[in-house]
Amino acid sequence: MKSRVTMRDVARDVGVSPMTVSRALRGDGTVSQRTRDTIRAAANRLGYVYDTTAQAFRAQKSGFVAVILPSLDNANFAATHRGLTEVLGQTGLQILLGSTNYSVVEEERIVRQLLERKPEAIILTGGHHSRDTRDLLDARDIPVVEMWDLPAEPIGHTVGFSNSDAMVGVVDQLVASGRKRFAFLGAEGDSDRRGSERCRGVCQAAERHGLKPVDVIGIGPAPVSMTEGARAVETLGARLSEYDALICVSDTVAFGALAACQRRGISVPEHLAITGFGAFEIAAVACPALTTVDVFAFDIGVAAGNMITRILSGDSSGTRLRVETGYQLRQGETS
Amino acid sequence: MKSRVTMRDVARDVGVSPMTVSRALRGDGTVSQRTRDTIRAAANRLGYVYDTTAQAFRAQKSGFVAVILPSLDNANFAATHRGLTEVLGQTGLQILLGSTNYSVVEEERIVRQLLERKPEAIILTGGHHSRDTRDLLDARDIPVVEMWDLPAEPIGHTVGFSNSDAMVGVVDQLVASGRKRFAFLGAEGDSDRRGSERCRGVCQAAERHGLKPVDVIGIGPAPVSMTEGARAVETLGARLSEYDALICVSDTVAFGALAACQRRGISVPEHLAITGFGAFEIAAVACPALTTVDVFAFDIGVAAGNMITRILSGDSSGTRLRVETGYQLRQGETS
DNA sequence: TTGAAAGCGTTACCAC
DNA sequence: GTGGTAACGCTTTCAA
Repeated sequence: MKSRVTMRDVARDVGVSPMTVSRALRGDGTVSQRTRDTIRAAANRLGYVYDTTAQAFRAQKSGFVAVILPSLDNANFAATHRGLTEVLGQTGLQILLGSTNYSVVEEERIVRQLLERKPEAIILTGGHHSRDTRDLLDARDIPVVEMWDLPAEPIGHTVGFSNSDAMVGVVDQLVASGRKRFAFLGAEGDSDRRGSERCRGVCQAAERHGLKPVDVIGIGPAPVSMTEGARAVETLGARLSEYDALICVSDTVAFGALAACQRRGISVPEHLAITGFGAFEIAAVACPALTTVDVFAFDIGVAAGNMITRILSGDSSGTRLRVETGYQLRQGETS
Repeated sequence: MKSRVTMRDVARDVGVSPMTVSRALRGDGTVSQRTRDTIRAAANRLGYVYDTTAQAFRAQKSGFVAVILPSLDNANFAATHRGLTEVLGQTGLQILLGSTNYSVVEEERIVRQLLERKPEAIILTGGHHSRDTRDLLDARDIPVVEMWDLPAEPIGHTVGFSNSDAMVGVVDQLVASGRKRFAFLGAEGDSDRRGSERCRGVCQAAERHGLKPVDVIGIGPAPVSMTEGARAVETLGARLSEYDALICVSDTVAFGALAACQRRGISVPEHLAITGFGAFEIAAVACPALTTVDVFAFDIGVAAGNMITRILSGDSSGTRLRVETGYQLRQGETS
């Protein structure tokens, strides 16, 4: 039963050298058709399974790409992961996945752990990392891609969009429809950096429009989702009437807020506008449909995967690649 | 810059043998405190990174556990994955993730691919696999865990619940509140096996209650979600009045149906009851809250992880383990 | 078209 | 407490 069948066993069985087996199994053209067929048949019969560990060891190429996401309990990041899987799967690269739960400390631990597997490239989320994480990555000469952001000082390559700029359209639309008094609902503190960026974008845009400062409301430690969005509305209670728009860090938060409003009989968008972020499936399905910003989460994964493929196949000529994936306002019925 | 610092380099630097470096770095007690500190310092200074590939090769232990899920774009499976990560991370095992997109053919391809990495255990979703997949796994002597189901003929160990039984409570509750005419909304065909099981459970329970046969409505190829749930209600249109309850294969489908009803002015649960499955976050947050079945997705991951840990540490004595994780009806406002 | 030898970085095993 | 030797399964390189 044990996985003890090696190329040597197959070779012995067929009566050739292990080298020939190696070539035959990888489809090397220099092996005669006859020998190759015999070898393939013997390998199947003996239950031979190729040992990628040995191959990775010998070739000093792991075939891994490390991918680090904040969380998979988030349809946006799950979509990015799907995009990456689709592209990288085609090139025979395997994803080694880590999730940080929005903590740079955890990120460092995971980067350290994944690097021990000698990935051929590493893909991080966001542009903010611990000093040690950066040093760890700088010391290696594998390609690094940061995605979901456009950091001012990227470690290596970049695939993403400006989280602050992406909010401008939301604010513009709210202002154009006569809204004046905004609250921003997002995670407490700074651990969701992309959320903080969105918040910054909202505050600046509001200021440019000459509005009163936006009330920034921390609704819980990252990650925040529907539950926190709903609870925030409950907690605000009567104070909700101070605002005419809730700008939420994500569609899940926005939906939570929307549902809580429905529960309290606050009509959206008549009494209160609500906007989300990320173009989650729920934004389009909810009734009323959420106004949101599509940031093409799946395409970010595809673009990052393609970038890696291109770099590893050698035609990047050492330049720092940068792909802007853009964003697009999706006008819904909640604003 | 290149990752070329090996134990030999560290050894040479310190003036000991590679063997001593190996021992020192792994915290083997037989190395003197002084030597160990010197070695640790030198390793850091030289930027040494442990090579897990080499270790896996030499020890013939990869440190990997293969985990195969239908999809990560599903909060339930994402939660299971999180449970697995939490447990396995503590024991130093790394997850090698594959997603099948609900296809047994794709599953076979992925199993084959992951087995080449010589995982120490493999965790599959569901009890239905291709003949070749079973053979592949039988031929290996690594522990196999099937989760999210209780197959009649498991390959190895099991962590899960009966998808058909879990629906009985839903039907009972609907019947108790006077509902009589049911439609089941799920994926077309048989690729979502757990969905098909739920459907079977519903049909049987309805029959036991002496009701008319349940209308089984395929709303699209798996995976189905909010969009398909909403579209199904649109498509049914006037025919919707033939039913007094929509039993949905998941909460996402149920929410889509609910939202579409709200859009069409069909009041839930007055005109129509709707039930979901899985206790997704949205079930509790939505207004009205969805009646659903909690199947403890996170706990399934934890239980499977613990099972693997136990088996790999040797105290399972060759028996076939089986853990029932149960389910619980969560009465909402939609039924 | 096929084969022999060497070695990738680590550690089990046995000496000392 | 420490070191030497061999080996894990494969492929690069060179030779036939």
